[in-house]
Amino acid sequence: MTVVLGSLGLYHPPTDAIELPAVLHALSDPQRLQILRLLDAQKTPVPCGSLPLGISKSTATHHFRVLREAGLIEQSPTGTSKLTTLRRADIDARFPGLLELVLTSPRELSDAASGA
Amino acid sequence: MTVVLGSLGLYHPPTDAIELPAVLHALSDPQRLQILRLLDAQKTPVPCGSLPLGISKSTATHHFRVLREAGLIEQSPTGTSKLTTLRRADIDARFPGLLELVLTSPRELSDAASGA
DNA sequence: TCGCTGGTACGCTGAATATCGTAACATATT
DNA sequence: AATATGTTACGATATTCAGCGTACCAGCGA
Repeated sequence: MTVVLGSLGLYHPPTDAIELPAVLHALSDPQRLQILRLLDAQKTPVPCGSLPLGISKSTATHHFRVLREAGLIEQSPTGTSKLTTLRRADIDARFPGLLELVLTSPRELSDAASGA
Repeated sequence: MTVVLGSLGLYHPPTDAIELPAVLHALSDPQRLQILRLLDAQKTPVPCGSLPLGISKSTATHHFRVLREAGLIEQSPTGTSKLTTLRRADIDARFPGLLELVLTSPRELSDAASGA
C-alpha cells in the first residue's frame, strides 16, 4: 500500500483558529524568523527550497511545516514545487501589529555580534 | 549601560540586550502568558507564590526564571519573598506594542488550560 | 535559638524538537 | 519510460524543556 504523501493534506488553520502560543513558538526560532524575513523581503510566492538557508532540506521542510501549521505561511502546491507566501493579512487580522513588529525588530544576531 | 536590576545573583538582561527569540519563547508558554496577565492585572509588585497558578513551587520558580532571564519581569528580593513586576517600560522600549498585543490578544489559552 | 515561610537548587522523567541522511513520491520534460 | 527537480516521509539522535519531589537556604518572628 502506497502511502499518500501530503499533497492533499496540507493543514492550514483558518484565520480565527490561529493561536497565539503556537504563533509565538513558531516565531521563537531564529531560523524560522529568518525564513519569515526572507519571505517578507521577497514579497513573491517562492518555492520552499529557493531561500538561502544554511540547513538541510528535511530541516527546512520541518520549519516550513511548523510555520504553516501555526498559520504564518501558506503553501500551495504548484507543479513540482510549493509556492510559499506569508499570511500577512490573516496574521494582521488576528494579532494586529505582531508581524510588523517581529519582522522589523532589532536583529538579535547583529546585536549579539556587536559584543553585548 | 550595564544595568543590573535586582541584587546579586539574579540575572536581569539590560534593556538593550533583551532579545526577540528569547522573549517570544518565554511568551509561547500558556502558563507564562498567564503569569504575565496576572502580573499585569495586579499592577503591583507581588511575591512569586501569591499568584493563583496550578503548578508546583519548583515549576513556578522555573517559569519565573525564564521570564526574568528573557527580560520580561523583574524580581527584587525583599525580606523572605521576591517582589515581581512586569518590565513594561523596558519591553515597550525594545519591542513597542508587543506586550500590549500579547496581553490583550484572544484568550484561546483558557480552552487549553481548562483541559490540562 | 528554634521554628516557620517563601523561594531556590538539584535530580529526575517524559515529551517535544531541531537536526540530519536516506528513501520515496509527484510532476514536468525528454 | 526514463529522468530530473522539488518536496515530503521515515528513522535516528541529541538537546531542550515543562513538570514534579525533595532537600536546602534565607529571613522573620517567637
